[in-house]
Amino acid sequence: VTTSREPLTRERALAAAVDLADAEGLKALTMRRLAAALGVEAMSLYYHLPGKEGLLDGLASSVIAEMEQEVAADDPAGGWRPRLRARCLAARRVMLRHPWAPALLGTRPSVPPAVYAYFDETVGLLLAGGFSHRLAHRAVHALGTMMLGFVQELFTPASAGGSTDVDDAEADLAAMAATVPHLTAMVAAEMHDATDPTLGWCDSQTEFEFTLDLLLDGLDRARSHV
Amino acid sequence: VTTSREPLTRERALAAAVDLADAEGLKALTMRRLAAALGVEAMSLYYHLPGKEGLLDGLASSVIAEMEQEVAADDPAGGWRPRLRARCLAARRVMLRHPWAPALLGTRPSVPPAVYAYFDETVGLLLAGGFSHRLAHRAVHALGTMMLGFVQELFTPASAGGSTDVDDAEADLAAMAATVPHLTAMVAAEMHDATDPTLGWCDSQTEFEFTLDLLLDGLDRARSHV
DNA sequence: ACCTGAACACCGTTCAAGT
DNA sequence: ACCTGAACACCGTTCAAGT
Repeated sequence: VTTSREPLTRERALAAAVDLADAEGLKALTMRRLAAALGVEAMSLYYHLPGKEGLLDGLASSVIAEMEQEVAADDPAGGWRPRLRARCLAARRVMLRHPWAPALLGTRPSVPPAVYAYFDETVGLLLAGGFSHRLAHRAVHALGTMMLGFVQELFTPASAGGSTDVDDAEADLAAMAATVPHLTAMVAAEMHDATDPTLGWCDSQTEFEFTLDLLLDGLDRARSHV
Repeated sequence: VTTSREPLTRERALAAAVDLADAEGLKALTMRRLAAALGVEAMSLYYHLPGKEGLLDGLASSVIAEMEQEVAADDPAGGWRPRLRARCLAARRVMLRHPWAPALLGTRPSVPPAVYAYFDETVGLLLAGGFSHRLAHRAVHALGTMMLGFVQELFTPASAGGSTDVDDAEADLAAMAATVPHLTAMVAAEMHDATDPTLGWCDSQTEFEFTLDLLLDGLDRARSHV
């Protein structure tokens, strides 16, 4: 399909993977078929990508990158609300271009780093708009599906750091602070306020009920045609 | 794992499939491994189930059936709101028991019939609570993720009837009216009101923005600590 | 009626080998 | 440095064959 003149690169492989998934769905994206589309043998892919899982991780990152671009292309002035709204609508446009993306993002075993960056910007937006760390946290959960089209617990203890050592954990946190400052501050604030640390800082049951009541409140109001 | 005395049945196979997915995830659920867990050869499964896709369809229906059961076990009095709330929380409990369920339901090529029944009850609940067909429709979209844990367009023209013939379509509608009366009435009302029929009766962009604004309204209110 | 064995096309992946 | 061929374990599925 593509000219086989220029040498294979990770970027060319990922772009072809996006095209293949767009055209024939995630199930059709196999190492062998992707290689064929690139005019190359299946085993050549392993030189540029760490196996199938690595390919899927790269694909997930590509989608987030495209979303980031789409968001930047339409970032209105006027405070947190129109900006957040535009952000969600931009994300949706990308998801409609790549219908396989929600399923892919939702089933990746570890959260692609690009997702953290995306949420960090979102949290920054909310904080600048006067949200507390607590409410920003809840907002991210409530809008999670609207923003990424999938449901998943972010920041499970396993996926956040991966290290049991306290020093390593602090090193991880320091590294996080550099790349995703708003997210780090939010995590720190929420951990500090946690009443029952055994539940983890991200008590998803509470978040679920918060979002649920937000929706029920809104529907109730709409029912009484306000 | 199970005693291989009693003969294999569709029900035993599906129950074993749920157990396997719970224990080792959806990826581990292969025809060969499921057969082994049942003390049988892989090909025996084909006598009771129409292939892998049929197995996954059955698995999806099992989850909905379990949700239906969980909902029935905790159906409080007091009007649409507490009942709908309990419904969503019950669904969540089932999803937490079967973490693979959202991904499965979200990627099934056609909507399992049990899902229609589930939504029909929900719509009945809303109508009895004084919701218009239009608002009930929007409520189902807004709460879709809370109820089933996945995002998907229901009722695409292809999945709804499958027949292009007008007579067949009307026959399908009549059959639907018998099993899912509230849903049928809602579809009929929405189709009648549709301003631009080319968009389909289910204009998901409108639904998306409705839900988004519901959430943004709620967050804005929470921000001003009401 | 219910189950099986052998066979086929396809998959991800390893490894030694090519240039 | 970059790519390949042969091989391995695994997958869904068919079909003729067993009981």
